[in-house]
Amino acid sequence: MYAEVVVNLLNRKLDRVFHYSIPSALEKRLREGMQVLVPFGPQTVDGYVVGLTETAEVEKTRDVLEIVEEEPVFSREMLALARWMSKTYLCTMVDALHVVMPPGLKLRSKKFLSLNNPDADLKNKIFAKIMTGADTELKDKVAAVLELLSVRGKAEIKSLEQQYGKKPVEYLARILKENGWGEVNTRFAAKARKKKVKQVMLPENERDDIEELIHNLALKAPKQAEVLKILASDSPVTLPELKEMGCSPTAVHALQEKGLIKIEEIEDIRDPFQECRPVEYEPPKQLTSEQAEVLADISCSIERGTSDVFLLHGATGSGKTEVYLQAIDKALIMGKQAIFLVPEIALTPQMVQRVRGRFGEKVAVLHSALSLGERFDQWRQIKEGAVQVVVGARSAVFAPVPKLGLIIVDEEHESTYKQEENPKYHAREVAIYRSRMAGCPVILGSATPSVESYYLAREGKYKLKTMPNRIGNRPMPEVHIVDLRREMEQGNRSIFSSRLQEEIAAVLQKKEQIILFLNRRGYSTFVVCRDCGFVVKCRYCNISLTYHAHGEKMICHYCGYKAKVPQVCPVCRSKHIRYFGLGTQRVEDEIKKLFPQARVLRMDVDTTSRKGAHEKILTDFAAGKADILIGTQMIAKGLDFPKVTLVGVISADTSLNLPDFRAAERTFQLLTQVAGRAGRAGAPGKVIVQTYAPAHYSVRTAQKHDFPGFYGIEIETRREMEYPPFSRLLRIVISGFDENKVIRAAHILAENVQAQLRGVEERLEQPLLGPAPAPLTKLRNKYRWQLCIKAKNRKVFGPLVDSALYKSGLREQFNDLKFNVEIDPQSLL
DNA sequence: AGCACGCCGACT
DNA sequence: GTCGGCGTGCTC
Ligand SMILES: [Zn+2]
Ligand SMILES: [Zn+2]
Repeated sequence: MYAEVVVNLLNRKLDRVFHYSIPSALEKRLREGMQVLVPFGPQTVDGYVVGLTETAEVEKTRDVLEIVEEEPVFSREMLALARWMSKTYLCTMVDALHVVMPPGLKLRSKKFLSLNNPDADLKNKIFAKIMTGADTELKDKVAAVLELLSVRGKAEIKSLEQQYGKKPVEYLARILKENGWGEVNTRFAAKARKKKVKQVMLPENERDDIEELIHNLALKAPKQAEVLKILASDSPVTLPELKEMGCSPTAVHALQEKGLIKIEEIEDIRDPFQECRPVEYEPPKQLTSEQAEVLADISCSIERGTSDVFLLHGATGSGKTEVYLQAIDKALIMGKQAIFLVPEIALTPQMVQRVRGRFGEKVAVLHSALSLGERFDQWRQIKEGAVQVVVGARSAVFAPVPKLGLIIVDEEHESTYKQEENPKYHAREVAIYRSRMAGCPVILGSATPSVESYYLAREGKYKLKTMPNRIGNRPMPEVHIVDLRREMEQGNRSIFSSRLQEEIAAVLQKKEQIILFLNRRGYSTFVVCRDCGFVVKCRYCNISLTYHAHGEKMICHYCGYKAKVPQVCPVCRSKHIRYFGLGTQRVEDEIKKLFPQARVLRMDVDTTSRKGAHEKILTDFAAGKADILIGTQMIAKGLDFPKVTLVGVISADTSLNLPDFRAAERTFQLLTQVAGRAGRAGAPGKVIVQTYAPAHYSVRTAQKHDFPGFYGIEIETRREMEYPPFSRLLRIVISGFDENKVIRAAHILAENVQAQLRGVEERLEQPLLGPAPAPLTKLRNKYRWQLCIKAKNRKVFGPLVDSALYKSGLREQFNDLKFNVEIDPQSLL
């Protein structure tokens, strides 16, 4: 028998299986999914058993050295999932395996240098040898390393190098190895470990005469008697618990010495909810007929175990959550588990509350704030079936539930479901893959479905369920559009229209709250005519050209098309055609000028970089510690703010004109979400959207809460421009310190890709965009260029990258550049 | 990736 | 002549 092993080294050339023979001692124990140590060239490395076969494809094989843990780190299903991910998302098998494994079990190696013999004799011999060679400066340092080593016998090479520098350590290591005086050993360790606790109990045979024992001890050793008394009524008890009850460790120890108590070490499962328990039970709600109808279909799929994908399009407040919760309940009744994905746990505390309120102790929440140990324990609890509902952000899609009965992807349109690092998976796709493997349905829920999902639903690939009515028929908030071109005409140069200023003043007067939105950071600027709203776009890519102050130029970040900023607007001949860019700081400054008495909170990348900063800002605002909250999209998903009666969107244009093919979609989503923030139960809120493009379909349809209307127009632009869902995209970002090199590599790569594309069937009209400077042209001192490839089917991307980038020798030729290959990029920003 | 091997310049 | 620079090539 041979073991097929994937080694834990991150290199494309090593991304394949290696065959190892299995020594007889391991033959019975070795299984697929285990972590092993294997010899690899001159070193020992850790790896994963991905298969057991009768034949090896190579002549010579070496033995598996060691099994790291008897418990496999992935099941056959998860292995298949990893294989699928590495193929689909163009990542290495190790990268894919690492996300399906228990967190924290990835081994890290440490190298130690040791002397074979700690006596002075050997030390002197080595010292003499050092003195014969090397220059004096080096000699002193090597001698210092030797001195330390002779005292400790063994030391970690990394820390030695940190203290003395690389050279002397390497030098000494070589001398020791060459003469057999010492050696280098590698040790492997995982970051996460089981937490242990000592448990104290009475031996079985002691129960009967415990009273007598206590009585006998009471005089001479009252403390010990006390311990026994506690144990007599409640055994076993953990050592920390005993201490808390006032028992001294010496008393416990003495009892153990006498053999009157037993102490065992058991695992102490870390409990992240310790602080916030219990949650009040929230009983199921009566469903509306709309909800009941949807639930009936989903329940049917759960019962029959069919892997249907439901796209649940429900307006804000239409009661999607209750449908989710009752569907989960169905799965639990079937003896199965459910996975519930949310975009970001930190921003959806009320959703987590509701799930826990319904299912209580059966819920595990995978929070990014969990410690590694907590996550490790949660993972194993889930694996053992001790937990029935798993709530978490994208990585929770890998929760190893034993019997998957349902997956919910809430706010399925959110781009946070796409991981930006390897493996660059989309949690929605992984969810669907898992549902097929397990035979269970998936619910994709959103008030503003992604164009891709909605398209697939219309094509009949997903089951479309619509819940257009809000519970209790609450009216949708009124959305007012303010035409910024008119403001310009009327001589208002402030970033706030007179309408918005009036409304802000009125709300402040009433002591209610205001949220002002600005999308993203204003790093991307575009050129707009202040009189007619015309925005300069690329004629090839249909995205806004990005303004560069450098030489009054505009550039398309998809294809590289360049143009000069026009002197007059090509549509209305106005001279007021200028770039536009806006940051939250600027909004705050203007607010302070206009309303000096208002208390303002700002929430953006700058103010939320510290951990837990968002939560603080949001809770402060909810507690009424400020009148106005200024922020980016982040707030849109956040908590409910009942006192907010006015929401202002400073400029829909910053979102609308992001140089990205999803700009219109993102804008529609943003405006809809924002509208959902305004007003609660009693008072319907007001939403004011300022824009230079009041007639744009994203703005118009969002105002009327008309998703189908938006979709109908958007899908046609996508079709025309061959953007998803009519194509799949692949983006390659090339970055490096040498700009010329980056540009050269980008152009060669583009040529190679072009050549490869000629062989692709079902070619699109314009399958290659670029090379062009990336929207963030220089990031951390590295120059960035990108190209974007479109194809009907993403299967072509794997072989294409393989030929154009690797087999062509380009990757080797430019080995100091970074080539970031991203399939299905969520945006090309 | 990480380690060995190997082939050249600048020191004893 | 030796030391040590890092280009090249391989790992079941
Ligand atoms: Zn104009
Ligand atoms: Zn273009």
